[in-house]
Amino acid sequence: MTPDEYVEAVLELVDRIPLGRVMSYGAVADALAERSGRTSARLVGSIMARHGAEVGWHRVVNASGAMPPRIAAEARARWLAEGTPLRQDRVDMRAASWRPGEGV
DNA sequence: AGGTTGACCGTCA
DNA sequence: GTGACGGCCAACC
Repeated sequence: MTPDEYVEAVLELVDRIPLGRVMSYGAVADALAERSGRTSARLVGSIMARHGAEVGWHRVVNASGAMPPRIAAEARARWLAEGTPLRQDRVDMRAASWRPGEGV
């Protein structure tokens, strides 16, 4: 799987995350591990930084349910807009975590 | 070619 | 709850 194909796979998966649900960067990496042969949450983060605007980037959060300060305010607004379960200013991962295969 | 830098993560203290 | 460390892999000097 070439780097470009990996980017496509990531965007495709992120695009399938239901409204009000989220996946962590690591969960996205894990979900594609078998098909891609790599497991790098950091790589998924880089891809989202570059191509996130093309998909629902606010539905991919870090393992703590938060987002980096630069985009935290915008992300929070979007979470509120679609009813994502929150806890303080972070996503409630226990309630909002989605895994591919659920709800298909 | 080699070093640094990320929208990261699990472990350990 | 916090902070340090090592692993991760592509992009960019």
